[in-house]
Amino acid sequence: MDNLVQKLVAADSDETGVKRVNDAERTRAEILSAAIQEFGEKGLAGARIDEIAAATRTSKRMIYYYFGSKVGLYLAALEASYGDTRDGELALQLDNMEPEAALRTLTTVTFDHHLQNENYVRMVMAENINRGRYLAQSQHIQELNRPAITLIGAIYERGVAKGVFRTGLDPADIHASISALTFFNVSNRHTFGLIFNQDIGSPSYIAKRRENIVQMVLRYVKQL
Amino acid sequence: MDNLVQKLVAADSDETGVKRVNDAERTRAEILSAAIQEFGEKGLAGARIDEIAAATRTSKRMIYYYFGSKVGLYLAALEASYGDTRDGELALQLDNMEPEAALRTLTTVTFDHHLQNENYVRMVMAENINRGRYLAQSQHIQELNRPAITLIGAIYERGVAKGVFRTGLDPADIHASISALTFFNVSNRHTFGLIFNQDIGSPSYIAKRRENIVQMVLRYVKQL
DNA sequence: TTCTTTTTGTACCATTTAGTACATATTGGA
DNA sequence: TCCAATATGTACTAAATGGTACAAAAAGAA
Repeated sequence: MDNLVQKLVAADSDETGVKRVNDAERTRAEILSAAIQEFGEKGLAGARIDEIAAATRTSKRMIYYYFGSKVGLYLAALEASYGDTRDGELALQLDNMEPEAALRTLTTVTFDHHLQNENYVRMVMAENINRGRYLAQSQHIQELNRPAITLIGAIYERGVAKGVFRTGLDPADIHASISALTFFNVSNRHTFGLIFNQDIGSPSYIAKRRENIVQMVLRYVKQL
Repeated sequence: MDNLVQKLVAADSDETGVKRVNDAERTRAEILSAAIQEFGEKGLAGARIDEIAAATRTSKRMIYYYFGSKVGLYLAALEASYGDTRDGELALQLDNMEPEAALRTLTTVTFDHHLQNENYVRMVMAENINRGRYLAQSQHIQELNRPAITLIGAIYERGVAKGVFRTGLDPADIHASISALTFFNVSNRHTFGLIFNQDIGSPSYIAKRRENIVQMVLRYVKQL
């Protein structure tokens, strides 16, 4: 009964009015988007294929047609959520800034990025629960995040050359700290908020926390 | 068949040889320990009651007898894993130290604690996937972690009084940063290690990372 | 001992859910 | 226009799994 209704609605919202139109790309994309949502919400084990199917205009059959299995879909969703990070434009922008301002901007942008991409954060959490088992099977994951370190490396070198940053630091380590501080702010918001009774979502808390994280990063690298 | 074998083994390993001995406390504890392991490993949805039962000397029936439901057991396991943190002794120790040394020690201890209690870290992750839904139902969770902030607050005040720490900082914020840096180091080790090809578990990486985190915290609070 | 309460074991059930068998429609090329 | 490949829908199955019905043994009180 419900299925029939859904079908009619789908047909109605179709451009052609009645006839079905095959559109593989759109179907794939729609499935992926619903999958990221569901897997991020409940993790691999908790996610339900039927729920994902219900959130799309297509059927469970299509998920298996395009992605083969639940794990296949999970892996695709994982890669897609990593792929959202786009630091190409950012790199250009940072090159024109003083080292300290660049590092501040990078940290701020990373903080906001995590805040605005909760699904990404949650998928990464879910994958760590899986001990990285599935991410390890992905080919092109490594390239997707290496730019982040190159980016920091460039800023850091310029800062050292100008004498404003101290020497002997490891860009990968700076990256780890920025990631930790900004990731945790989203990943652990629920337990943290509960235990310390803070409204982690309020604009004032966010603004304060962001500035404190920036200070922490800057003080760590600056020449005193 | 298997069940029979198990039963015989259990009876054999019994102190009395053949007769069953009732020991509610031990049974409860054994179930809880197995539950923390299983829930930490796979999260609430991924965990299997049958697996937990198999890891104990008792049966699934007992789990339901003592904990009522899967969620009931999860909640008990969650509380138990939070309860492991014991900062009573630590507080005494820190009071006898110079503020800077105390803060260094606190950070180091926290770092090591997370490293050595992966199950705790994973249970907290799992609960954040659940958006803190279950932790919110716990009564005595709030008290369990508030000492952490009191601890930092005391150290910080002493440091400010001595003029070695700068003024205007929020102890809760310092705690958030220490937590973020040390928690992430364990929680995200798998994805992070994969993407940046680091052996996150090697003693050299751990030692380096720990010292860098300490530096980051100290530089944040110190008067320059 | 005898009786009630607490504690434990076994076999089973009802439901959920990943995955599939079977069918049909669309598309683009020969 | 006809055919093969691609794309979609529906109904079903087999297995896994949370939970329970039905018993019965231990413990302690009387």
